[in-house]
Order: sequence, then C-alpha cells, then structure tokens
Amino acid sequence: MIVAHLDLDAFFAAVEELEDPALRAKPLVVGGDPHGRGVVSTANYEARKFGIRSAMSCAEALRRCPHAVFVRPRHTVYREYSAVVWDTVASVVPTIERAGLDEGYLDVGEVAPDFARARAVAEAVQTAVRGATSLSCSLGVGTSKVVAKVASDRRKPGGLTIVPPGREAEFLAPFDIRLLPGIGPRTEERLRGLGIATLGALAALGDGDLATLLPGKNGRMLRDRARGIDPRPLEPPSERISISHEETFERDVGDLERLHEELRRMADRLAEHLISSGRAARTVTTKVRYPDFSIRSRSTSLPVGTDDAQRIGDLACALLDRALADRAGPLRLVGVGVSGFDPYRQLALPVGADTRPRAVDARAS
DNA sequence: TCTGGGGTCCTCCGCCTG
DNA sequence: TCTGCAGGCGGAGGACCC
Repeated sequence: MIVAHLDLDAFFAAVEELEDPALRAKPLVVGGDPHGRGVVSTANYEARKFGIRSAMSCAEALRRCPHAVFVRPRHTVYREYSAVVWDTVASVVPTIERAGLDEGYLDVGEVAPDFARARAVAEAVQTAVRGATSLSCSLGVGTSKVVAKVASDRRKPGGLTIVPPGREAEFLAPFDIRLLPGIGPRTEERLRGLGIATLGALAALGDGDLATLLPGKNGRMLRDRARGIDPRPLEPPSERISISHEETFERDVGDLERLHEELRRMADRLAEHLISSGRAARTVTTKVRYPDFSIRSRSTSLPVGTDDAQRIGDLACALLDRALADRAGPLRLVGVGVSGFDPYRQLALPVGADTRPRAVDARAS
C-alpha cells in the first residue's frame, strides 16, 4: 500500500484570509468569544508565533496576543472550499478517504506503482489544490495511514514528506508520543509516568510492560502503530450513527425550567434532522456537564424508533431529571443526542391505539 | 472567573435469558 | 426447582479525533 495523508494548512484561518486578504498579515484566531467560554478552532501561523494553539481557550489566546483578530467559524463557507479541494484532489488520485473538512487519505498506489513516482503524484496534488483554491496543503506518504499522517505533519505548511518502505519504525522512533494518533492526554500521562516519551520507546515495550501500562487491544494497537504497523485500509464514506446537539451556557444554569427549555429546543432540531433524512432513532441520550467539568450521561432506548420532537424532548427532560437526582447542582452544559437509527419513520397510530412498548420491529408492520 | 461542538469507538458493568 | 454459566444487550463513562 502506498498511502498519502493530506492536511490543509490552518484551513479555517486560511479560508478567512482568502475571503478578507486584509487579515493575512495579522494574527488571526478562528474560534469562540474571547470574552466568553469559547476555544480556539484554528489560528493562522502569525498567531501561532504567540503560542496560540487549537483547543486553547480564547481568553488565554487574547492574553497571549491582545492585538489578535478573532472571527467566528463559518462552517458553510469552509464546506464549500473543502468540496472544491476534494474534487480537485480526486481528479489526480481517484480513491480518497476524507477524514474531515481539512484532511484525508489518498490511495497513491492506485496511480503510482512505486515510491519513486509517489513524490510526483503528491506534488501534482499540491499544485492542483493551490491552483484551484489558492490554499496550501501538506502531504505525507508512506506504507500505512499512521506513517502518512505523522509524516504530513513534519513540514508544515506546504511540505511533503516521504517515508520509504522498510524505514517506518526508524522514521517514527524519535517523535514525541503525543504525535501518534490514538494517544491523547490520558495515555500520554500514563506513558510519561514511566519515562516513555518517544515512539521508539513505546515501540520497544515488551508484552509484560505493555499489558500493565496499556491493557487491552488498544495498547497492542498503539505499540504496533509506533512501529509503523497499521493495517487499516482506506474506508468508503459511511452513514452517521448518531446526531447530537449541546450547548455550553455563558453562566452555569440551575433553573430546571430553563434546562428543560434548552433540551426541548435541541430535541426540535434533532427531530427536524431525522425527518429530513427519513430516519427514526431508538436511543435518546442526555448529557450534562457540571461546573467542575465532570460529565454525566443518561440514555434510554425505545422498542421502535421515533422522529417526534415532543417524544424526544420528553425523554431528554426525564433523563436530565434522573441525572440531577443522582447529582444535583447548576450545569455548565446540557446536550441531547439520538442514535440507533431505523431507516423508516415511526408509523402514525390511530387515536386510542395501544401504544405500550412492545418488542416489535417497525419494518415488519 | 481557563477548557466548544459534534462525532466515533472501546470497555465495563449489570441484567436478562437459555 | 435451584444454581451456575455464557452470551447478548443496554446503559454509562472514558478517551480520542477534527
């Protein structure tokens, strides 16, 4: 397999700069309200000089760079640019797995039989994307997704890194563990606690140490990846398996009526989404976040899917009440999600019909 | 009064059933 | 009739990703 990972450089910020060229020379932060509870979605390279990074709170970003320009994300605009980018990429490499608006994997082997030709293909992709959109992207090429992904991050912006076959482990070994996809803050902490700071050290872990440190198949998977072993193929696009809405309040909310109102508003949006996509959901989940950032969720499943806003809202409110009965207090966030989709809508029942739950499949009736 | 929103996947636990 | 066990499944939470 010869696979490339393509990553658009500071994508949201780059689009904003294209839309308003006056922003180009300024530190630019795409994200939430710097005077509220928002976080940084993307910062341009000028802003990154001040230490501003994705996921940092906007208030912190403002402290680091008081003269930065803050703009709210405009996902509709980014989707339009993204569509042009991926159409363009597909004209060079037909088989693609998109992994978001701004990144994805390319089956380079399909058009380049060997690594000698892979560089030319990758360069052709970069040239085509820049020609169609004026956006720059970075690419990594390797024998697996994980190697390509780590490689694409090496020479940003506008870089190209090729890892020849047989050199994967050697390439990965010096990098910090946090650069490996699948290692987040928790796993990083555990690994560092035992002095494991590089992918080389992770790759060298014996079975015993690995089983103690990262039990389960996740540990074996991460060690394999650190060795450059990653059998994941490129996947075709798949249907979403859940939809949710959530909102962080400007100030923590303890008023139950207000919380119920918020949940019903979200339930309305979810129902609209379900109806427009002709689906019904069997599972409703309510999520709450307390001021100390701890999260609780409560969920319930119906025997038959529903797309009814009132029903989803009722269930979401009842689940919220359950969560608050277990732990009361003001909330920082509430959210509602639906999952377990049936492809068909709930059938309308005549007035007076027995609507008690029964173990039947809507599709059978 | 640092820390969004929208997702996926995995694991663990308890309950139910054969 | 009781008990133990295994498997399926729902619920809850953790971790991670963009």
